[in-house]
Amino acid sequence: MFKALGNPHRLLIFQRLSRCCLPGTRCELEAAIRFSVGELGEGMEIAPSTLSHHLKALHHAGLIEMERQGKQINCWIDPLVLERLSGFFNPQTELVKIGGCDVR
Amino acid sequence: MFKALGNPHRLLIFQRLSRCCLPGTRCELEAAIRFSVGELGEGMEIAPSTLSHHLKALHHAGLIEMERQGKQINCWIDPLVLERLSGFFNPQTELVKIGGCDVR
DNA sequence: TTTACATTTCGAAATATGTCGAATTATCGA
DNA sequence: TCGATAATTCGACATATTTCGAAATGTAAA
Repeated sequence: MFKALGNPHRLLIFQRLSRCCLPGTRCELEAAIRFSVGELGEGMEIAPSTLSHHLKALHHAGLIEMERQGKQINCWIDPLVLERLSGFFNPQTELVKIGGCDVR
Repeated sequence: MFKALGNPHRLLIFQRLSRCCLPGTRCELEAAIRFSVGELGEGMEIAPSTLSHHLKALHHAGLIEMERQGKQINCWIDPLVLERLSGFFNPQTELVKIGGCDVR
């Protein structure tokens, strides 16, 4: 996972998708924001084939989900992935979510 | 930072050093465990020069601290680095430490 | 001061990664 | 069915990374 996040383009894509639990929103899968492949590439000066390659890498690393919706393919992050990653650096920490999300 | 953690050898080194806040311990810099370069390499089948190279990469990425202590060089992780990394994946989460550590 | 130990620096070689363009696949609408 | 749009696969190339051994550096002990 860290290897996949270690590339600047892939990290940017991941960050765009990781705003899945905004304040006042429940941190649940249905609330996860989605972007099509094309939308994710906007503003990044990168060939479509390169973008596709990076998305594949993120998906294979288990960082993002992908699903075809008509002509486009939508991408999102499962909030559990964010929790796992966060927890990796904080094994002795208990999470208390704010902003209307679950408290565990 | 993620690029540095993306290599299996470097991730292992980082994990060995990241047990800095065991249950019942305060999460403070003085409590951070330290290993010499040689100790960190134990069990890893890697040449000393390669180990040194990886340590340098981790240090340059801001992930570990290094300081000479006599013949050896000691390495440790500043707990703030762990908090920053954890927070990266959880911008909407408030941390509550357990096990005798500060509560913020 | 000489020696031993711990670690780093410096090439060099093999392998992996990032990138593109061209060709291909998938879906939708005319 | 045909054309347009969205995205992927493939092959090629330039660049970066990982790794090692040999030589150098820094420190302490004999």
